[in-house]
Amino acid sequence: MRRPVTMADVAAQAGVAESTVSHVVNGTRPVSAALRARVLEAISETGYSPNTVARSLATSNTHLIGIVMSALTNRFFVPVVAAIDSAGRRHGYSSVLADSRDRVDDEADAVNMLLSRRVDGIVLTPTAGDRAAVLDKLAAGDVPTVLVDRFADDRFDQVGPENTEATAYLVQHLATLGHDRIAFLSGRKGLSTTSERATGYRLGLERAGLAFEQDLVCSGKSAAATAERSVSGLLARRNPPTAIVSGDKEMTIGVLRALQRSGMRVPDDIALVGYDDLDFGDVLQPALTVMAQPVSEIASTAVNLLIRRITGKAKAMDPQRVQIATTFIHRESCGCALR
Amino acid sequence: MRRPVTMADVAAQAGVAESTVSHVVNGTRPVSAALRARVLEAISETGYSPNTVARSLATSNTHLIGIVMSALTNRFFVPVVAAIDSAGRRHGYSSVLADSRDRVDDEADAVNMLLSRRVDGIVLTPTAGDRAAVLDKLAAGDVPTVLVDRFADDRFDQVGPENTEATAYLVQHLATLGHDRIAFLSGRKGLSTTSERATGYRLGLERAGLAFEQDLVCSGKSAAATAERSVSGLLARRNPPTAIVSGDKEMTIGVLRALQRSGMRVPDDIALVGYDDLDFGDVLQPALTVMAQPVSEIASTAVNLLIRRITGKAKAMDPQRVQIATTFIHRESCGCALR
DNA sequence: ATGAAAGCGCTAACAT
DNA sequence: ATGTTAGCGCTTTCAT
Repeated sequence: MRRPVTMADVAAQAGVAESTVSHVVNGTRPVSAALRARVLEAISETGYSPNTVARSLATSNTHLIGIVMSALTNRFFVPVVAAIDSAGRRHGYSSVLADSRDRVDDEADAVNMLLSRRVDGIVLTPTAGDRAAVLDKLAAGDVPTVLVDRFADDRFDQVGPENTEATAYLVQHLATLGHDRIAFLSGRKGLSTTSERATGYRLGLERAGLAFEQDLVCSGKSAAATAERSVSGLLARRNPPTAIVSGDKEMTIGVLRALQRSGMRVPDDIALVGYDDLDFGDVLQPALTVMAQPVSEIASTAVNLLIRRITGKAKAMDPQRVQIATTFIHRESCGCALR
Repeated sequence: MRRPVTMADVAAQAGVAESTVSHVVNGTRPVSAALRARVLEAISETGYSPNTVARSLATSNTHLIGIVMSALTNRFFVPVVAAIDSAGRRHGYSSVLADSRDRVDDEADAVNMLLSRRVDGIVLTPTAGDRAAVLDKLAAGDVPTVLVDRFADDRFDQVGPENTEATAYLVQHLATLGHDRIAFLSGRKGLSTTSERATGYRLGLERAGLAFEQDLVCSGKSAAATAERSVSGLLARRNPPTAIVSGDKEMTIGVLRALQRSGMRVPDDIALVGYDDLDFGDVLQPALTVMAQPVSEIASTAVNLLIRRITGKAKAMDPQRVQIATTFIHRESCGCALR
């Protein structure tokens, strides 16, 4: 375990002061060409690699952005990581990951870990539970934080998809095709995405002149298995719906399974549209008509906002609430081709 | 920007030495019940949060594991993160990500960044290019590193899926059904997964008593679009294959698209099996018969191996090469139901 | 059982 | 333009 090369080693080798080495490494003050050359040579001779930990301790910034969300299930996880990496190529940021597993206590642990690691900023997707404690702590501290996907607290910058109009549009689309028994598969309680999409469903019905019927709404809890069960129940009723609007992609999978098991054909027997695009929604038979959210755009918007806060360019700015528009992808499962 | 609470603050508040605070926080030496109580009280009164950066500088370990792979495309990214997080709950590790974008120069940057951040270990999926320089540097240094997915260098611990027998099995399965013109869609050049699966293809043919024909092999470069084009070309030939073995899931998507465009039905007109399961391979019509690799198991095996190296429990151990068995998922696209 | 003090490798005043 | 030096907040020997 040979001792790593330090800045002092480089300074000695080049015959200059440690601070001179620091300044050529960081470009923080003018250094004569002669010395700079000696230093650079010493650096490459010794194979010196700056110790970021020491630098962080001295400067009290880590250039680390913490990500708190469920790694396994949150669709923003990968794009957020990619956005930070991309920003990192410009500003030197990297990401530290802390899995919240979508549970309040794990979320709290995650945040504490990141705070302890002195990250410069945090990107967080709030869990559904009562996470007031975590958010309070974050709001009271001075680590810039941006909330992604779910709108939960106006003390923070928040970026998410537009839900209400998007869902209303799906409903109206089905209504235009003559459907009057349109079911809605709702997500997990306590998430803004869930409530906003539910609102959109009612709004769409209203605009289409259709009455809201409670028994056409069922909860899939944002999970494929639950959705499958709910929809099976729905189909078994005396008066089943003629169309379904699924609240997110996990649940859409569940719907598909339920439909296949019951032998119903989409869109012939029942129409299906959903919020969220599947990775390969086009190879399904029929191809799915969906409202797609631009995950990458949401992620990079959030990260850019965060970095502006971190670098102080947006110090005094009020917390932002940004909704990103979705895209309607018109394929076959709505049944339009049949008309 | 109030100054964060330090250990010195806690010590002052509790009226003890800083070292005492340190020892109660870390449990590194006995402290009398009386003092411990005072310290604990001071900690909660002040809201003290240990500064991991300072601790890292003092102990020269960061409890950080670096991940180098393409965040966007590598299927091990998420399970590796999850595995590290899970290990973290036991040993305090977190992950820092460095996106290689599957390109040699970005990979080198990524590794340097992680080294500079003094991560305790690295999980890396080697790119296809000539990355000898990076691996040499890693092998020469003393940061434990484990390679995942692709076997590229025996100086490191390596964990990946079993490719050869798995692919041979797929071929044999098709041969059993009477196919004698079985095409193979191969992945990107320069990856061990690609060459091993190609070997498996030939092995399968051989075992089935079928001759190898060069023009039944085409490259999809591990990408859906390329695969789609290749397969379209394949189908346009005077003597098209009666079955296709796809080398990975991206390419399987491409195959599906090509088949749909050409109006061919699976498995009636052509059989299709693939290496890798799709997330929702069961809702496709027909459901896909595939060889699935246990990504989570591979990821956690790699991480556990790495942590054992880091903690020194495997100091003297020779580099390990671990192949994890795949699982055959028998669904409909192979055409068995037809027989 | 507790405290004092010397680093860990860097940055950033403060000299000159 | 360059060097000297005092921290950054912790851990860990060495005393007591």
